[in-house]
Amino acid sequence: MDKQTITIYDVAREANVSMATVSRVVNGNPNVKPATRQRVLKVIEELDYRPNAVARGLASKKTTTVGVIIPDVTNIYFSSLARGIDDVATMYKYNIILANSDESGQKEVQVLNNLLAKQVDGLIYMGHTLSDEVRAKFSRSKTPVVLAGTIDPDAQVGSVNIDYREASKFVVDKLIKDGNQKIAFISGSLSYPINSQYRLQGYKDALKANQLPYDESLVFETDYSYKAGEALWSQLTAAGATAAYVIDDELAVGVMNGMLDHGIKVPDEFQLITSNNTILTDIVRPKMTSISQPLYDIGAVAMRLLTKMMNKEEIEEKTILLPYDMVERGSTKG
Amino acid sequence: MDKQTITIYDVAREANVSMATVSRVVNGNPNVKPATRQRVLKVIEELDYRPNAVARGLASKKTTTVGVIIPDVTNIYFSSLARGIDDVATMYKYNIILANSDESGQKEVQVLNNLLAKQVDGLIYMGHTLSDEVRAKFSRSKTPVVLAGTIDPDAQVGSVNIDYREASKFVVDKLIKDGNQKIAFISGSLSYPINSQYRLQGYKDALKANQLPYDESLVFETDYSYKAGEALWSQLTAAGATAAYVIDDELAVGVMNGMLDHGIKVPDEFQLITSNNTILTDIVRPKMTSISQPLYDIGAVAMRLLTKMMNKEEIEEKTILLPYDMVERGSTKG
DNA sequence: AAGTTTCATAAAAACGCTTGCATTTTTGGT
DNA sequence: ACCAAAAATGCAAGCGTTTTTATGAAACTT
Repeated sequence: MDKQTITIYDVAREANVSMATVSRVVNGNPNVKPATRQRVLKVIEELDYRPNAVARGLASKKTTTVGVIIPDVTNIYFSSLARGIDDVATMYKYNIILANSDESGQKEVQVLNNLLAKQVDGLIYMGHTLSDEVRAKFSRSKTPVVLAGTIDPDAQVGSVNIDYREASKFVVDKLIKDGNQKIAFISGSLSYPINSQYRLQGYKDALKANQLPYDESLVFETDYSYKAGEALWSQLTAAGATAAYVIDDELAVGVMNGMLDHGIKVPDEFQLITSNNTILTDIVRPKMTSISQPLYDIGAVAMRLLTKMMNKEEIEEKTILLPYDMVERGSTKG
Repeated sequence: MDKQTITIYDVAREANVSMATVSRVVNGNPNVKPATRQRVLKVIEELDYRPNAVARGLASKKTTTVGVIIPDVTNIYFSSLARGIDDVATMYKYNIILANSDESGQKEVQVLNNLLAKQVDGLIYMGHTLSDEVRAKFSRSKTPVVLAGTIDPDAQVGSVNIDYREASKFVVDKLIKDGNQKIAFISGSLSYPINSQYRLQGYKDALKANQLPYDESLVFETDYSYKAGEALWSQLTAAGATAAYVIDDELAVGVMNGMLDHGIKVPDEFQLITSNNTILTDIVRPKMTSISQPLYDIGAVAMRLLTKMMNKEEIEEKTILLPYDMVERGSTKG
């Protein structure tokens, strides 16, 4: 049907110029006489020439492709970030290679090697934690890296987040102001710094600010799943908790439904604030009060930061904190 | 820190062999004396050599990368497919370039050109419809294409789906058997063949099989959003519908919540079956009865089919239908 | 022992483009 | 008109692989 391989050489021949000139017009180099440019463009059109990005990448050492490491695309939190990333990438003429890591260190390393072999111009990493091995690879490689929605305690690479500690303090504070004394902290693994060093600290900050004791039996470490949340109701009631701050929406829905299914009224007998303001918060009844994180923007800003790095522009601040907010819905009162 | 660029040539020099031999060991070509292979592998290890995939791509005309066109990653339906795609891709050593299209014809064409320029070895397309322009590009290009969860009436390229018509008939039939006479069909745009030619037909099939009249005022064409569903309650009650078959989960949740918020009891006064069995169906109260599509598998099988095509293997059947099922939950009775 | 095969390896030509440098053409000042 | 400076273009050397072809060495044949 078509033999396809129209090369820059074919265009050059037809247009009676050298490959170099064709290359210049394709790349928008201004040093081409307008008349010549027209002629070349016409031939390109006629021949339906499309530059081979692989050859271009080899010659220029730029692939206009960035690698994106994501724990799981089906997770709304991360896919929202990914959407922001892709939109900005497209805006700046980059493509993204998306790779699921399942948060597995081994898979991450493998994926990373792969991405570097493909000569991506930059990397965006998402995950709850950053293993030492991955971190080491990052600092050893000269490929720019930005973390999106992910904390690097060392702040070696770029990152975009909200102030998790402050946000946590803020919502727990609200729960206290609303009259709760025993507030559960429900999170994923506390081995993730983002949970233990930021959110849990924020929780403690709020307790302290209100002269409430920190009670370890109110801290629940589980995994980010609906089922896990659903199962928590008995422990919560046993601990005497009248409210909870949950750090993942799916988990939060599980907790809430678990309570409701066992006759505990929300928000009358139990109040709850979650963290990501995904569509889930709006879909359940009662609707859930949540911290609202600018997920799309975190992704978008991360990608924007990365473009600057890839472009070797001056970066004023590579650790970016975006503003957050809280939206009150039916799972809290007042 | 590191000058990074260890090339095959460096390895060859250190190991005292030619580049060709290094290439052979890297690519697992058997024509290498074991002793030589060991020596080369050792040097590769020492130098931490990593083959440059771009150069490899240029020389071999294979990029081990496939393009994936997706309407929107944040949509659980599509991200589930994408997850299946990526897992199988990884299994076969491919990477995926993920590009959001927003179902916009213009964006799709642009993305497609981009992907082809990047010399992807294959393409997976997802979307509700296939524009003529895109279809034309597919058939003109020699790059293999598979549609995932997407219908091509011409069946020119590979595709993986469930039998939407049959599934629709099946659930509407159940609704009728449960005593409903006036069943609404709530879908996205009927300009999409998947809706008009398959699901709506299945709906009609069921009516006919049960000697019920087809009433156009029970067909609701809207967009796939929660809000759109929420707004539908008044029209539904006005039309006298006592049940609905909804073709998107988010839309269905909207419909159900809209009903509930206006005092209509589900399932007592209104029953509802949705189509994708995503987590939403399990999270709402009452839980929603749904067709269960093997979303992950559709993506996985699509990718597997694509690997065969890229490998020029014999394909027995390129239009694949996967089995579906129905899971009964609280939004229907009995 | 000479002639065939096979194996293992090397040499070098692609692959399709970018880019620094050299060269030619155009422009503008006088 | 003439020359220097500026603009436009061409040349050719990469970029880091794969792959074809050629060659040398080892292993059989008879």
